[in-house]
Amino acid sequence: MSDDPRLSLRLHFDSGLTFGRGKADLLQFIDEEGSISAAGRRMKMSYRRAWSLVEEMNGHFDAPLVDSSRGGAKGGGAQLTARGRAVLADYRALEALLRDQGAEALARLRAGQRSVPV
Amino acid sequence: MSDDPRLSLRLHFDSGLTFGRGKADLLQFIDEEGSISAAGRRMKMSYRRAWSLVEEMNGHFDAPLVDSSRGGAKGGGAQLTARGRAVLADYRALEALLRDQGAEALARLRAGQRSVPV
DNA sequence: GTTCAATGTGTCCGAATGGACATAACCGCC
DNA sequence: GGCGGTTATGTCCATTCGGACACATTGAAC
Repeated sequence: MSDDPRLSLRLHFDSGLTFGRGKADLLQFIDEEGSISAAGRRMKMSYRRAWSLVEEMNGHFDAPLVDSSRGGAKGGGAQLTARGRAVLADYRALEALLRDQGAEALARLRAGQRSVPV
Repeated sequence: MSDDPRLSLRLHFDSGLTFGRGKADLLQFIDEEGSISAAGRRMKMSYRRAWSLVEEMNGHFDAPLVDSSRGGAKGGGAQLTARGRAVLADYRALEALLRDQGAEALARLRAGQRSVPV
């Protein structure tokens, strides 16, 4: 997961989808945990909200990013699809691009920014 | 101004400032028009809102991005400070970085995205 | 067939957001 | 001294967003 708490990147697509660190981390946690609710807990987010975000993401693509199933030994679960992993990887790549090649511009942008705004 | 309507970049700083295309365009229009209200009109935004955004930006830095004055022949006006121009330039540079070096990742992210989400 | 943990869904409410108006203050110019 | 266009600021309201609960559904394991 992106480990720079100082900045996050949000992309606004013309489909209406906005994709930022929240959804990216959620996808990653779902991948790691195999569960929407576990991912939500890690993000201190209600299951309701986590599920809504997943639904929103799935609805914006012609193939779902997350596959889920109910019932069974562990109650159910969720996994990233290949598309889901691809989307996550591309977002992380853009984040890294900014962090690395945009480091100077970002440093200048942060310089002189009040920690507690007026 | 950024001319790709399909995507916009929003940065979230830990100061609480969020800076995206709206504020960037606003700064640029103020620079070009010499007036907050003219810039707001160009963005089909009320003066109230344009002014609020300027105030928010100014409050997040230890030096203002926009200088303004009341009264006079033309009623008053506003100009970008050196800091304002620097901030705008750095944001544009990051936008360009994404557009150019992130083109492939962005293209993949857009691929398969429904124009009208479910 | 009961249990269990997770998915799936509905509803309600407070907070935040943004748009719409309204009004005051300013000051060079005529 | 009045005019005009701009900055500056307050208030109100509809919409949106998110958090908090509540509850039904699923299916393997026991």
